[in-house]
Amino acid sequence: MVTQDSTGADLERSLELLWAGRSRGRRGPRPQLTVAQIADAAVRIADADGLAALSMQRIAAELGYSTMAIYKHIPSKDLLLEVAADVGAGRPPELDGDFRQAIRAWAGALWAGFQARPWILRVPLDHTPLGPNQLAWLDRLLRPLLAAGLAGAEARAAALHLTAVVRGTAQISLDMAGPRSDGELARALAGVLDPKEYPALTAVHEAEAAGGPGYEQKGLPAELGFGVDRFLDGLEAWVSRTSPVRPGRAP
Amino acid sequence: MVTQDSTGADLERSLELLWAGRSRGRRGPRPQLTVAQIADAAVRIADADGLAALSMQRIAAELGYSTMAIYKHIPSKDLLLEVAADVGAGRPPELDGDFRQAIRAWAGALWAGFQARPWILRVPLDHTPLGPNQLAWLDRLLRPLLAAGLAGAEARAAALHLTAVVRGTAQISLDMAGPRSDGELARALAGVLDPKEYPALTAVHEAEAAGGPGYEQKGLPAELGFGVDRFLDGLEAWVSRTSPVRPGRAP
DNA sequence: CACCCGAGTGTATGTCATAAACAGTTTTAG
DNA sequence: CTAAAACTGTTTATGACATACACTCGGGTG
Repeated sequence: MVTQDSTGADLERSLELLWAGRSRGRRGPRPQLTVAQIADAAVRIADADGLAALSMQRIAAELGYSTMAIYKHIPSKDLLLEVAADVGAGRPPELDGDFRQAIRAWAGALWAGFQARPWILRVPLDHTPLGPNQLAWLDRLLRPLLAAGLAGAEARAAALHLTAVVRGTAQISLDMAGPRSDGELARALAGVLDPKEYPALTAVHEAEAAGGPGYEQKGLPAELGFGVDRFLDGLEAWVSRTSPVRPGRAP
Repeated sequence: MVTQDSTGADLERSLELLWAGRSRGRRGPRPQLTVAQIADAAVRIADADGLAALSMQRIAAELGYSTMAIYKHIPSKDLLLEVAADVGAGRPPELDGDFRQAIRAWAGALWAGFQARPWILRVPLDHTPLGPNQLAWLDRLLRPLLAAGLAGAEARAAALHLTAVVRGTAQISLDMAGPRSDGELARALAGVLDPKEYPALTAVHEAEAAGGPGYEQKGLPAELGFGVDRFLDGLEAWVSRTSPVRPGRAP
């Protein structure tokens, strides 16, 4: 398995697989296995037992084929993970409401997706996502951004920003909701944290322990909500600063 | 190797290792190997040949010990990766200048760090970082946020947001700078993208191809800069909205 | 001085991704 | 209509890897 530092010249192979319009009219026996079956099995296994349990042998067993049969359909495990991640992402939600509502709904849905399938966060990313589902998520996010009046490059940057925030926050926070409570972590850290060296951290921890205000709100988890809202504030201000004539929704 | 879905009960073990104040006065022979040596070797290997090349055997060989000697100092590869990631992160930069400058400098430094050691992005995160270096980065970021007048929970959320953005953006964009130009990707995608299904994406791609304005600026890469600036706009607006009396820097 | 804890070693096990050689099947070129 | 070519699935094999286990020996502690 490579899983790391791929040269990335296999872009075309990735695309081919992800957009599986199998060219019909091959020669040999008609395949019984399909990429879709394999991907579904992979998702099922990862859902059930986590990414660590996702081996080629396990997939083959799940489907009742020999291990190597998988390789007749997918050239490497890296590619398989890419496909599984795309399938696992599912279709993006329909967004409605105004700019803010739409984007907050998008972020909330993505967050929920990561919560439902945390293994997707472990799939190593070695290029920008290319699968139909992941691109659909991106497209859905770009719509309100463009409609709000952002230029192409700005919308692209904003979309990257939002994707990165949700993904990164999920990566850091997801299992925090696990066994240990947030407080336990704080207590464990308190033992080693030198206030002279980490003054700001100590201050924040103390405030937290004292039960600070806390930023709660509808729809988005607290860790995400504040940041996303500030970002949206900034975006709106930018739009009204650079194009005072608010363009309407596309016809 | 687990590398995935850890139960996370080993929090204390992580802390012990990361903050390596070895308890003196043991019995047997004094250890020759130390955790620091092991971590340094790991970083050296990852720097040279990537995370995929980082095996216990390789580390042992690098240090001239048997493979199993490593396990006398570190209980598992997962923990080793955690330690290596912390060591690899290095010390955060000193920040000066005003709020904006400081935070942009922080983001730029972190970005540069990921560029210098892309393997850190591949180390699976299974809890919030706990090592002295990673916490130092966090502390350095919290300082200007607190100084600007954010409350504890807000500062924490903003810091998480910024960390996530830089990390996530790096993850998606880093190798984009690799072999294929951005344009090649666009061309490859154009072949499969149905404008009916991905209207916004298509529009953005076209604008990009036409050579839109592009958001360039000093210090931060284009992918990051726009988003970070909008976020900072939003933060500043929030601060002046919620506490009109701008608090000065701590004495 | 005897004891034992703990460092470092060698060997062993089970899992994994994947290469290579092979067998049966269907399509197509002659 | 036939034979080769192309393709699917299987079997077997290889080399890496993380890590358990049983050991040897050194040096503080009783």
